Amino acid sequence: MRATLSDVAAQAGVSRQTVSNAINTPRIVHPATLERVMAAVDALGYSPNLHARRLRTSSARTIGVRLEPVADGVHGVLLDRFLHAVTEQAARLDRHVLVFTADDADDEVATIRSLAQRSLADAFVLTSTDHRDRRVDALADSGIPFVAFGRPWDEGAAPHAWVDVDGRAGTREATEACLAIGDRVAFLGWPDGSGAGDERRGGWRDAMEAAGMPANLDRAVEDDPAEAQDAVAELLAAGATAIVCASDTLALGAIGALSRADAAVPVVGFDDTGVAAGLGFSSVDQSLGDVAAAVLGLLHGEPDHRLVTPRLHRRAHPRWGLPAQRSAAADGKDAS
Amino acid sequence: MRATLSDVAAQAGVSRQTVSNAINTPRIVHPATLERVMAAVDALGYSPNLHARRLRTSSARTIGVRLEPVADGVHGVLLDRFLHAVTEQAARLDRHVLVFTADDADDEVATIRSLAQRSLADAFVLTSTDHRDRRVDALADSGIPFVAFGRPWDEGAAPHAWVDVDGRAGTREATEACLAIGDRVAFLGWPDGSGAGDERRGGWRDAMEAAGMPANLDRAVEDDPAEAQDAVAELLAAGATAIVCASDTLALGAIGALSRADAAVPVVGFDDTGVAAGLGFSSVDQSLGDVAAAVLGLLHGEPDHRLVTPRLHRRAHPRWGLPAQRSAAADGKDAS
DNA sequence: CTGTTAGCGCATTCAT
DNA sequence: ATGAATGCGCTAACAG
Repeated sequence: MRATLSDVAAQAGVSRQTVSNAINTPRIVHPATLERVMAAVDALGYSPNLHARRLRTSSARTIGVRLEPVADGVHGVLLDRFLHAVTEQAARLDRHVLVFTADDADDEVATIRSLAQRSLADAFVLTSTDHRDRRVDALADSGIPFVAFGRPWDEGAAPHAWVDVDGRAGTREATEACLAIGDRVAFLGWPDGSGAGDERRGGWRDAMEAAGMPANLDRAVEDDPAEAQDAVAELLAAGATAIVCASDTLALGAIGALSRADAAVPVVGFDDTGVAAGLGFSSVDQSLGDVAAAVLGLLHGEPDHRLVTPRLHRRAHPRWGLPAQRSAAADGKDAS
Repeated sequence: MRATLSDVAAQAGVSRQTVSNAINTPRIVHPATLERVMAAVDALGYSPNLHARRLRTSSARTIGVRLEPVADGVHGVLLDRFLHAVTEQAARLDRHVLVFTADDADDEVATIRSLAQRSLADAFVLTSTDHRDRRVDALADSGIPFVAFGRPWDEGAAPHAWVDVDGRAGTREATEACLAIGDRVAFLGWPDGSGAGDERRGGWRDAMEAAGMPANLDRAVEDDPAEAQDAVAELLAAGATAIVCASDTLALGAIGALSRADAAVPVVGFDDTGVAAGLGFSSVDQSLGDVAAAVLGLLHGEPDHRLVTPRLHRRAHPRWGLPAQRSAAADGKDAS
């Protein structure tokens, strides 16, 4: 059977409480005793019974994360990566991750309440937050600790911890890279109104204006490759020298248009999904590892939200993509 | 504060143990008392403290699942969906899902051992099992309950519970559908040696032979759209009237080839990912909900492995894809 | 700095 | 069929 606190105490010739202290508050125990205790811990292969600890402390050191239904592949992959990063980094902080599903926002809130009340998870990550997100207010009211992945898009929202990716900076970098090749950099994005989409268009516009170029090659379509393909055909006809896209899905359509037109202008996507790797076009990487780190930081009390800067993942490709950078700092994560 | 067993007992005018019995073994308690107890439970909004229960019983009613690193998008999406299905169905059985990451197979085994020993999870799901999978033997030796998603591909493996998708049946159905349109159905798959890939090729061959057609339009490439594109160009030149693919990634390349060649033959992918929905080609859906159900069934002791039959998700599309079926039973899950 | 006492909430003996 | 005791393993108070 597994060793308990008492076993360690007996082995080390101290009381159970001292062992507990040695483990949880090592600084208040005498160095010599500490060493003896730790030796006993090693000798017995002791590890604390977490159920007992959780019962005693009513806390689980566990983060709850909702698994969203995988609608379109792109979004799904993104959250999957994020979850992976959160889980990996949580483990380093000796925390676990419990996942759950929910039918809609209300169900999610109800489930979170239930998990929190039973101390199965003591903190939560909200993903895919949107305008007037009901979940934020509900959780803030309940006093349940949470961090949103996604900035508060409207004023009225309760103040809360959040982390987001600076999409504007991402498309700005992409656009600047494209400007090194030709002046007429086009943008293919989504219709106005989606916060993230507007940000990404803004980054393109910023870069164009900073370069003194007119930001007039601009199309907006739904996140669908077929629509993208038609739009890009127009952009090419208008003389675009590069296409910066708001998503890899749109970039996929753009590649299709290039292929049909036998054109060879660079395309840059957004999210750096497997499609970008597979087709070999450059894409803006959301740096989900950084997002996860920021989220965990906030859950540990650092009281500020964060805007994480994405990175352009450059890919050189026979037909599409930006030329590889002269310097090093390329690749390492392309598709196998 | 939350109600405890004692509170309910007091409210119902019985002892704590009777309440415990009423909840865990209702059949051994007198119907009248049972009713009184349940009324008290409702009145107080009682729910058992799981930490206490877990401490007492040394079990967590929790399933551990490893989050694999998302290499290529396609694979990632698949496991993501599977995880979602498992989590959703586990919740219905009053079970939770704990996720974890691992660097490699050995690390995964070590982590599973640790989680199992501490009763943080009492059963595990192994995904992406391959030839001579070390994890299977290690877990079987340890006596840790687990189910593999993926059949044992070699003889030597320890006998164990598993669930897999009948890839052969999937491509067979896809091929049969294509045969309704033209005789020269080609297959684009992976090089021999991957169990799943060989199965999928086998299904195509089965269908061709059953129809009395020669199975000679066959190409094998790595799971990469660019390679696929070239191979499909050859298949088209050889007169293919349809392309059945071993993955959506290959199908993506096939679509590219069609586009360049301005051809209009149907393409069928495998996995029914977002790419298939976005581009509108038909694809074989792995029925991960059924897989999840079978996995949970096995974890509950049903002692047989299962082969889940996938379904062809037909999509009608202006340029590519099979014609929609005459009957109903189409759609409902296309990209938004 | 260390040891003693107490109890988190539950399920499992045993009695009755 | 129900009730009384016991302890799962741990940490929070206090006392020494």
